[in-house]
This record gives sequence, structure tokens and C-alpha cells, in this order.
Amino acid sequence: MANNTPEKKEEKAVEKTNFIRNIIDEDLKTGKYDGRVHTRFPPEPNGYLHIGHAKSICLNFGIASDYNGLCNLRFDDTNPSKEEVEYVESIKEDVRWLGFDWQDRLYYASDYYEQLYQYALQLTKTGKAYVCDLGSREIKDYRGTLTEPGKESPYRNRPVEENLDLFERMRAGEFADGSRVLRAKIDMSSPNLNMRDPVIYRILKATHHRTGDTWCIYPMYDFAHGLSDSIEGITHSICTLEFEDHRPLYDWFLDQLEVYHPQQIEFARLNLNYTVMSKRKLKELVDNKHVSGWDDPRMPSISGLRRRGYTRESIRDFADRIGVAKKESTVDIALLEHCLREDLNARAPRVMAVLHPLKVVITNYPEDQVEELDAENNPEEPAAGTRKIPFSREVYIEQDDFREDPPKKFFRLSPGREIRLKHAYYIKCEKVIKDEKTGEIIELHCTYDPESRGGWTNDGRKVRGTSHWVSAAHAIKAEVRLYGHLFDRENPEEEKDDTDFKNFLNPNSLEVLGDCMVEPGLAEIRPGTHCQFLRQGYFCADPDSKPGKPVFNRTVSLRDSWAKIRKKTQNAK
RNA sequence: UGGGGCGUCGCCAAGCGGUAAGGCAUCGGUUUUUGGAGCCGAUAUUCGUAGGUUCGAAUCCUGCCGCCCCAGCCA
Repeated sequence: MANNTPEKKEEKAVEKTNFIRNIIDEDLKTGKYDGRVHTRFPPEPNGYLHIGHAKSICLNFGIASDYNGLCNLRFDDTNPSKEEVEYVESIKEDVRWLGFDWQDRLYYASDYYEQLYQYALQLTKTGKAYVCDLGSREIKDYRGTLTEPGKESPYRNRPVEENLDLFERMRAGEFADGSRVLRAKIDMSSPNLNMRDPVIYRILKATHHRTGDTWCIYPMYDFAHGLSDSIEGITHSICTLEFEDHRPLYDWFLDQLEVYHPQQIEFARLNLNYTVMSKRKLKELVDNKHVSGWDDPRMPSISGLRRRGYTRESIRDFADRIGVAKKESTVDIALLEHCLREDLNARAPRVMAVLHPLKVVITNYPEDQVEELDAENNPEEPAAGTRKIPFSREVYIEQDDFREDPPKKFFRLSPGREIRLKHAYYIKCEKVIKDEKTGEIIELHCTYDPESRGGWTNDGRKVRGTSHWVSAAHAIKAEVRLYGHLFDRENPEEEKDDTDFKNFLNPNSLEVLGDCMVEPGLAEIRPGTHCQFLRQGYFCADPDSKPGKPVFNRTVSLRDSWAKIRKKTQNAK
């Protein structure tokens, strides 16, 4: 709460300056839309949303909110063969989860089918559209190429009456799929291929997830999109760069029909390194079982990030920080991780968990004694209070926290050295017990200093190392899933054209640890709960958790300067 | 070879004719009962490039170079 002062919010709002806001500011100044700002987020329900969509959602809803405007959620559902209710439900859930509210403005392009049909009729009546009997292959041939103009369809000059009759019969279902289309009559020699008599209606005898079998002709996206924006009174229709070439076409429809004219503004979509950002490719990973589903914690989907433990706050902060521009860019995933750490550092309760347990026997600690020690829940947030954790003669520490031959700058436990067990006592390593055959270290014999209760003494002793631990007798066994990048290339799509992006999947993106030991308070943790495993990272309880058998996802590790030192000295050698 | 866009630090990104914000990453230092967090500091004489206009250009003009998108009855 203390962090959410209006002041801080203002600071952030000031930072938000981008070319789209500049345009809106200008429009507001000139009164172009009578001071209205009305945006929309228009997904097609043919897959789950990913973080690239989050950028767009934050942009559209964020602008509406900052300018006292409105933002609609509209499904552009013009292709029944690829769309499903499952996707519309997941999209609604994800937008809501991100914290945005479309209130009563949930729309579907399919709501406008009748209106769009009337528009198409109007174009036909005014000689601006015609029914074409060419097959798809022929239409393609007639379209020409990038450098050569197209040829006019032999059906281009059909009389209006005949077009009307045919179009009405298309709607009535008299013709087979693909046998005829309705086309806009524009210019077959336009250098913009979108203007070469684009198809605006096709016959598709498919059941639509909302309109069922009411229709057997469906408008093309290019026809439906701009007109839907117009119908909704959108002022600023924000979309991605690839639609820049389509804007003249949308404008053409609007002008011919003489209807309200929104302004389209294009921005560069988000790319993140070490992952892919296209619904088609993500669906491919799901369909081919390279991941467990759309919500696999390695996926850049909103549902994947959510399951992984990403917070909506961190995603929205990320969206603010990456900015909006027309330059195509690939953002370093380290920025996303930074936003997450910053958020979780402030809020996540600290807890102790040992991922790779090494048993420590404290030889001078009374056999049957158990102490309840106080542990602070979050040093960043004193109000989070403390909790009790049990301490006894045998504890587990992390294998990495002990080295028989400590390298330079290693200041954790090693023979003869002393470290602090967080919130507990100083212990000193007296003896290393090994498996006689394998030489593997089985356990450590240590002594503790009773004067150091709580992990501190006033004698000026310098104890540099601090380890997390759990009491062996009280620990709960847990499964922990560690995640790495989904791909091992920074840009899996940029490699030579004919290589499949799936070749670059990181085979080590998932590591499951089955024998982790966590403090007893975590036994019945609710799925979705965030916490920091002290010194290791932020983790989130997975829905696979069962009472007494928690499962954790590592959301992101803590920054690890020891790992950095180690890497550096290794590289130096 | 047609059309539409884009090029400011390793990655994002402000800047809109008055002399290069900010964030991430990186590197130092400091602090610390998380090698976490925090704090302090460093990091583009230069804005793809070559010319031109101007007292003055990342910002205006011209040429060149590079990258992206467009030939679905997908969105």
C-alpha cells in the first residue's frame, strides 16, 4: 500500500509518452473526435493470448483509462473454421486476470453480420462490388505480382441486378463452398495488392460458435474489421504493423459507405528473445505435445505465465516499460524477469526450502530437543510479521552450500569453517561423512554455538555465510519444477529459412526435483500462492499440489552473484 | 525490379531546429542475519551512411545502404 502513493503513479504516467499518445493529444487539441477516446482490443478466438497480446491489451485499456475514455473487448470472429468457444472463454479470463474491465462492452464481429451484409449489399447496389465466379487459384493468377499489375476478372462488369441476385443466393446457400465470392471493385493495377479487387465475402458452410448455421457466407476480416470499429464508434483503432497496407482498403470501405471513420494507428508487435510469439507456433507446440498445454509454465501465453507465477502487476509494468513504437524490436526477457522480481521482492513471503538436501547432524545439540524459532516473513515489509519454524538436531542444507575444497571467494560451509543458519544458530563443520564406496558426501557433522540463537552474537564475530535449512524431522517433501528458456536460441525464428523453429527447443527447459524439503508451513499451500524460497528464487504453488504434497514452479531465480563470480573465474581459467 | 514501413548505447526507448532523458543488461564501490534487496557511481562528443540547408541538425532536404511487411476465398 505504502508503495502505491498517487505520487508514484503520477511519476509513471509522466513516463508514458509515445507516438500514439502524441497523436491522441493532437486529436484532443483539434477536437477531432469531440474529445472522445474510444479504443478496443480485437482478438480472434483461435488460440490463447500471449504476452504480445498483453502489450496490446495494456495499450488499449491503458490509453482509455488515462484519457477517461472507453475500451471495448471485441472478438473478430469471422472465420468459424478456426474459432472455438474455449478460446473466447480463455481470452476473457486472461483480460480480466490482467485487471481490465470492458464493463458492458463485450462485442463480437458476428454481432454485426446482418449489418455487414447490408453494407455489402449497398456496395453491390452502387456498383462497387461484384460476384466473381473465378476459383481461388484463378483469382490468385489474375491478381498479378508485386511488380506486375493484375488482370480484371471476366465477371467484373456483371450488371448490378445479376450481382444482387447472385449475392442473395450465396447467402441462401444455393452455391457450394468456394464456387463464388463477393469482391470489391477497386483497381486491379493498384501497387497495393490489397486494393486489387479484394474478396469481401466467401461461402463457408461451417457452423459458427455463436451464430450456428444461420450463415453460410462470412465476411473477410478486411471487410469486417474496419466496419466493426466504425459501428462501435472507435476513435483510435490501434493494430500491428502488418495492417498498415490494409488501411487504404479500410478507408475505401468507409468512404464508399459514407460511415463514421475511425483512425487506424499501427505499432510494432512485441517479440521476446528465447521464445516464439505467434499463436500458430504456440499452438503447434501444444498440438505436438512439446509442452503440456497452453498453460505450460514455459509458454509465453498469459495462462502459462500465470501458472508459472508471474503477477499481473509485473506484466503490466513490463508493458509500460517496453514502450510503443513502430520499430520492430525484440525485448530482452531479462526485463520481464526484472519486473517480476521487483514486484515479488516487495510482496512474496520468504520461506525456507532445500532443493538438493544434504543432511547435517549437530552433534552437540540435545537429542530430543525441538525449538520454535522466529523467522521474519519479509524483510522488505515488516508488517508481514514473523512465523515460527522448528529447529532440531538434524537439519538439511543445500548441497551447494558445502564444499570440501572451497574455491576462492567461497564463504559458505567447509571443513573447519563456520556459517550461520538463517534465523537459527552458527554452526561449524567438524567432520564430513562419505560413502565408503562412492566417496559421495552423505552427511556433515557440525557443532553449534548456543550463544548464537537467532543467528547473531554480539561478540563481533564475522560470519560471512548464511544458509537456509529445514529441520529434518519436520520438513515436508515437495516436488519442485525448475524452468529454463523454452528455446536455446535467442531468436528461434531468425535462423535459416528452412530450419524448423522446433529444432531449437531447449531440451533442458524443464527439470523436476522430486525430493525437495520445505518448511512444514507449506504443507497445504494454496495453488497460485507466491513465495520466495530464501536465497533461491520466487516460486509459486502449482495446481498439481495435493495436501501434504505441494508442487512448486520456479517462477524466476534470484539474481545470483556467486554464480557470476564462479562463471567468471571459470572462464578466466 | 512495385507498394508500404523502419533505422538513436549490447536490448528497449524519449527526443519533433538550440547542442543526446530513462529503463534493462554490464562493470565498479557500499551495505546486508537472503552472495537477494537497497544505496552510490561508470558506460553514445554522437543519432545507418554521404552530402546539402542553417549561426546551429538526431531533428529539415537529397542520394545511398540495411532491415521488415504485402501476391489467403487467414487474421
